[in-house]
Amino acid sequence: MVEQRLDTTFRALADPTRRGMLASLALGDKSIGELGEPFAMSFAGAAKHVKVLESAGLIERCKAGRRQICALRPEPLREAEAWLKQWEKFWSVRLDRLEAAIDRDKKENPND
Amino acid sequence: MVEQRLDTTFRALADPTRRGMLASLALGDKSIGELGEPFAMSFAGAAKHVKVLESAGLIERCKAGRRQICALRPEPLREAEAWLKQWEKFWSVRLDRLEAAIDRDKKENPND
DNA sequence: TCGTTGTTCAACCATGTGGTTTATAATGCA
DNA sequence: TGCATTATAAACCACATGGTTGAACAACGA
Repeated sequence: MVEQRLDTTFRALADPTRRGMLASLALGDKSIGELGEPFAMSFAGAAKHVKVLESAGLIERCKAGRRQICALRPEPLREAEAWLKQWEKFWSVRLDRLEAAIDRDKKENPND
Repeated sequence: MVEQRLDTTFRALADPTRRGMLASLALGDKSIGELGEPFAMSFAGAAKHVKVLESAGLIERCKAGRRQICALRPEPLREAEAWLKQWEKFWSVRLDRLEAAIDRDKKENPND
């Protein structure tokens, strides 16, 4: 179900290392070693993060010789964004109220 | 930093119980008991989820007599959505291809 | 005042997470 | 062939998470 995909997607995104890896992949496909290199952690540690991203469907891997090339698969991000879009009306209502309050304030105190 | 807020926001959203609680709050403010009631878990369990949502800044609580009324605070959702919007170009490339294919199909079969 | 209700807190448990190290494979190259 | 590179897997550690129970506290109503 989509609900379960949201679980794993949000879970995968809840870590700055993994978000960094996604950003890195946005610039081009990379191997696990290249993905982990900026993060001052062991190769095995980086590989675990890659595995989380992969099982969340956010990346796919294909073998190229002895390397594993990872590529971005943004579809789950899209689902997550669609879910978040649900809430847009809530923050826009607040913004409207805020603007109304500011307008009211201006009318009452025009020289502030 | 915003990065840390993303951590806690995505972490809070990575659980169906908590997403359900947010959806419930979208319909109106609720007490902890009311929030937890649909989820077949102990009150203390529900209160833990509420605490996670609160420390992620997604809800705020105020005392009303002996009850704790929780209200939605959607701002962190907005930040999360803004982060996800970054990636739109990646899936829109794919969508463009899909739309082009559909257009092509319509031209060839105009009476579908 | 007393009981009921809503909540908080601490302790506990099983499991998951983020990280390590180490060993073991698989591949490419001199 | 032998060695360096890249990845995988397993074992381990400290800590967080999701859940429980039970005790205590605060506030409302009879």
